Amino acid sequence: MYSLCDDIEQYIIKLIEGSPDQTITIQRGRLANEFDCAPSQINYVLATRFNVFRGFIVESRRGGSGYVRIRRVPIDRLEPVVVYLDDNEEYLRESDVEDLVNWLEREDFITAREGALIQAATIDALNKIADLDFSSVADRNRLRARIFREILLQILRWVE
Amino acid sequence: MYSLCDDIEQYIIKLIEGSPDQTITIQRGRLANEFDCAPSQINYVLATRFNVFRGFIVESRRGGSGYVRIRRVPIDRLEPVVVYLDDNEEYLRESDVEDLVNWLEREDFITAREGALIQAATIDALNKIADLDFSSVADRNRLRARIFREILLQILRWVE
DNA sequence: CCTCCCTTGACTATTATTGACCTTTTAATA
DNA sequence: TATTAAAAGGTCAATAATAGTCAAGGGAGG
Repeated sequence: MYSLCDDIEQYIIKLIEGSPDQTITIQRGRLANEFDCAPSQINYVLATRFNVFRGFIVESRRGGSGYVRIRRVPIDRLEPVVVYLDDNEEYLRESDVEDLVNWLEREDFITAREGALIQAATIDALNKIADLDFSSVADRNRLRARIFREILLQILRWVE
Repeated sequence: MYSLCDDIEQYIIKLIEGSPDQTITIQRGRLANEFDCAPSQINYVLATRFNVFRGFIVESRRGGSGYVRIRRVPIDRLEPVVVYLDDNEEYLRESDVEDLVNWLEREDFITAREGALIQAATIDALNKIADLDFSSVADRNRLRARIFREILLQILRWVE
C-alpha cells in the first residue's frame, strides 16, 4: 500500500544514513515541494516517525533561512521511567523524586551533581512558590512530575 | 539556507576570538558595506546575538568617527545572576533562559548537558502545564525564575 | 460502519531583511 | 562663537521567508 508518509520517512532515513554524523538539515518547504504535498505533512512525518521514542530529535528554526534538523540518537532504558511518570503524575511526592534520583545515580544515568540539580528544580523550587496561587497538593505533584519528565527526556535525548 | 544574519554573527565572533582582550571596535556602516546589506541589519544582529544574556556588552557612539564596540564579558561569580533573577522574576522569558544557559556553559559553570537539563525544567516542562490552571504569563515567568534560581543556588553550593 | 491513520489547508508564530526617518557628534565656516 | 553641513549610529514598522498547530475530511481494513 502506497503511503506518502512512508515515502518521506524512507527518504529522510536514507539521508541520515548517508550522513557522517547521523544528522541532516533540510527545509520543510523544499521537501514538501519535492514530494508535492502540504508542508504540514512533513510535520506529521516528523511527529510520528522521528520523535524521541524512535530515537530521533528534531530542532528547527522559522523565519528567513529557517531549517529543520533531524538527528538520530541512541535510546536506552529510561523510557519506562518516563511512562511511570506519566501514569503517576499526581502522586509524585518529594520522596519519590529522591528515590528516583538515587536510582538514576546508581545506574549511572546522571552524575551526583545532576541529581542535585534535579532535586533543586523539583523540590526546593516548588517549596518556594506559596505566593503563586498554586497550592493544591495534586497540582503541585503534577507540576513536579512534568518538570522531572522533561528532564528525563532530555537525558534520554542526550548524546555527547 | 544561506543566512546573512548568521554570517555576520560568525564574522564578529571570529574577530572577537582573535582579539587579545575579547573586545572589538567596528564601524556599523563599513561592516554593512562589507556584507552589502542595510546598516540596520547590523543592529539586528547585535540585538539578537550580542546582548547581555549572551554575555556581550555593546557600546557605541554616533557622529563623526563613531563606532560600535562589542565586548565579551566574563562573569566570575553566579550571584549577580541570582540577583538578576530575583529582580526580574516576572519577565524571565524562555529566550532569556536559553541565553543565560548558553552563557553559563561558555563560562564553564555548567556542562552542556546540565544546560540541557535546566532548559528541560524551565522551558519544556512549563510548556506542558496548560491544564494545571496556572496560565498567567507573569506567574509562569515567576515559576520559571524560581526553578532556575534554585538550580543556580545548587550549583553555587556544589563542591566536588 | 467504525476506527485509525493519513492528508490537506487555513491560520498562527517566528525570524530575517530592508528602508524611511531620527538623533548625536564632529568639523568647517561664517 | 554660532551656525550648519557632514558623518556617523539608532529606531521602528513593513514585508518576506520560513516553520508550527489544529481541526476537518478521506480512505482502507477490520
